[in-house]
Parts: sequence; C-alpha cells; structure tokens
Amino acid sequence: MGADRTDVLGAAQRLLNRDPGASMSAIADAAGVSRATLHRHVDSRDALLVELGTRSLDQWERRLDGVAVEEVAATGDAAAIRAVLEALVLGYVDDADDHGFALTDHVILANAELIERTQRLADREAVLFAAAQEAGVLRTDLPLRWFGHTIYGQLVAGREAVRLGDVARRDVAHLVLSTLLAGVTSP
Amino acid sequence: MGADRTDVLGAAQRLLNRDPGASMSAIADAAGVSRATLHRHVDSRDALLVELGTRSLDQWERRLDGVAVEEVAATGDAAAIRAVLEALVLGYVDDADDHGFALTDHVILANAELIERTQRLADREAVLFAAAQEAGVLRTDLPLRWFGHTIYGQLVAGREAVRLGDVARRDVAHLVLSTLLAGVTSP
DNA sequence: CTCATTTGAGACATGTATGTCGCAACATTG
DNA sequence: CAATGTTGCGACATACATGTCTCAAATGAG
Repeated sequence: MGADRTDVLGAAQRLLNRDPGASMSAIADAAGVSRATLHRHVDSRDALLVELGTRSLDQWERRLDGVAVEEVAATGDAAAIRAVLEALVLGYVDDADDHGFALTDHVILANAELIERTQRLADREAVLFAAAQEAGVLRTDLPLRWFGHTIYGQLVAGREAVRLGDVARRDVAHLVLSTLLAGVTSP
Repeated sequence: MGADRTDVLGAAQRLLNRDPGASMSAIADAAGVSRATLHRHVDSRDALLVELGTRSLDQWERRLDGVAVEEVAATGDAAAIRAVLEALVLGYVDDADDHGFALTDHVILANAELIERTQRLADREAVLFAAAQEAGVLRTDLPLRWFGHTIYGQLVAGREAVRLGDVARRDVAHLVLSTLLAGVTSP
C-alpha cells in the first residue's frame, strides 16, 4: 500500500488541477494518505506548490531537450524548425493537461526561483523563435518575446475549453496548434 | 473625503489585479479606508469578488451592446462583421487591463451565477462568430465554441506579457488582435 | 515469529483572516 | 451651534488551515 512520494505528488497535482485552492487535508485525502504522512513528504503547502511548479518546469525543459531546440535553431532549416515548433506546442498541450494549474497558480507564479528558471527556459525558446523568424517560418513583425506568451495563452485557452466541456480533449491539440499558426480568419 | 463605494471597489480591483490573494485588510488599506468601512460596503470577501466578477461581466455585456452584435450578425455583411470583431477584441484588451484578474480568479470562476451569465454572454458572442463563419470572415473548420476561448487565451497572454514587461502596454492590443486573426506564421 | 519501520488517527498549539461590535473623533447638514 | 451620520480604531470572538507531536496499529523484512 506504499504511496510513493511520486504518487502523492501526482495526486496532489491532479487535485490542484481541479481545485487550485485545495487544503492540505483535501490533498492528503486525494492521495489516500493521512495529513501527517503528507507532511512527512513535504514541509509545507507552499513547498508542495513550489515542488509541483518545479516539476512542470522540468517537463518543459525535457520538451526543449527532446527536440534539441538549440541544434535545430542553428541549422536554420525552415522545414526542421517548423516541425520542431509544432512538436513543441503539441507536447505543451499534453503537459498542460497535467501541470495546467501551475500556469495560473499565484504561489508558483510569485516564487523567485521559479520565475528565474522560467526566464531561462523562455530564453532557450526564444532562440528557436529567432531562428524561425530568420528562416521565414514565423512573422518578423512580432516581437520575439511575444511568441512564448501567445503559446502560453493558447494553452490556457485549451485547458479552459476542455474544462468547460466546450471542446473534446482529443481535439485540443489540433485547435491550439492550428489557431496559433494560422489565426482564426478565413484564408 | 468620501470614499465612494465605487472608489472602494475600484481600488480593490486594482490591488487584486496585482495581488489576487490580497486580504481584506490589504484591500482596505489600498482603498484608503478602514477594514470596518470596507465591510460596511461589502458583506464578505467572497461577496466582494463576486461583485467584481459581476462588474467585469457588465463591462463585457456593454461591449456586446456597444457594437450591436446581434444586428451586425443579422446583416451578414462580411466587412461589418469583421470590423465589429476587431472592435470587440480591442475593447476586451482594454478591459482586461482593469478586470484582468477576474479572468483567472478561482472564486469568481467557481461562482454558479457568474458561470451561468458568462455562458449567456458567450452565447451572444457565438451568434456573431457563426455569422462570421457564414460570411467567410472566420474559418469554418474551427468549432464555434473555440473562438471565445482563443480570444480569452490571447487576453491572458497579453496581460501576462505586460505584467512581465515583455511588451509595452500600448502594443498589446495590436499584438493580440494581429496574432488572433492571422496567427504567428509568415504568410 | 520478532523486530524495525511506516502509517493513520487524533490532539495540540499557532497563526492568520474574517466578520462584528462599540466608541470616540470627525464632517456634514440643518 | 446642534443634530445627524459617517468614519477610524481597536477589541473581540470565530473559524479554519497549518504544522507538530504522540501513540497505537499495520506492515514488512529478517
């Protein structure tokens, strides 16, 4: 019956995804564990949130590593860059399903270390965006910093659309990617 | 020295925009009013949030009324529909500046009445989107319900971009609109 | 089986925000 | 000036989540 530390964190993540204000007691319940045991795993609620935030940044970093952003950016190959961009976004949509609440949680968004690390990851991403602009993949009339934010916004949109049942989960990835790349107007 | 009820709500709105978790005491301070007086204006913190949520929906509704969505939708005139779409989004961007925190606040997002009213306003908007699809302005391969969500996502993105100083306030409206309509890829 | 470890349950102290109240200072109006 | 109403201040009780602790039960390894 050993609830692994990972299991507990996972359960916490899932619950907080549904109810971002859940108490430690509620989280313990959701993890099938007593409040005391939860505290044996994690020092405080804030520490828990920060850890989950870190996890989501880990995942983000894993995505960047997985597609070898820097290398692809260095090639300057338009097709490759475009493929990587799409793969990244699709990956993010998947991740947002699990780590979604971290996108808007106040504690996480206010933590200095996490902010700093977010900045670094955004910088890595920006390298790809710059190369994409250079290669004629992305519009050059948009500021580099904006791309990351739009993607973020679309992730929030997709998450909310699914949450409210307006869009089927399996359709989200396509909708987000397609809207992001081509916009909503008729060609 | 009369701090009007409207003034107090406005101050609360501004503070909560910066710090969504602000306490009643902090809100009172920000409004230049004692905690007791704040409570003379509003029954509880939740009631305050709900009221601010209502305000933001009021503003949304005002926008819809202002451009006469239904009438324009009924004409089926592509140019007019497109103009109204743009005007709406630009208006929303402006509003998000003030009511922004309501976009992601848990209490507000969980309130039954507000959810219901949001639904009704989204329905009104959907009429315009449908007409826009019909008139060849909006893509027909995207589900009706999705348009509202993407717009919402872009608003969140713009808000965050400004908050982090990545984008100048005066540029947001154009970025949001342009990205929304045409996407991020080079034509 | 026995011992060591882990867990759950509950009690406990603490801290903090909330909402209420009374009173004194103040201004506003007549 | 007098009367009325509003405000700030501080006290108060309350509620609730948090984090710690203890002890008994369960688990698992040897």
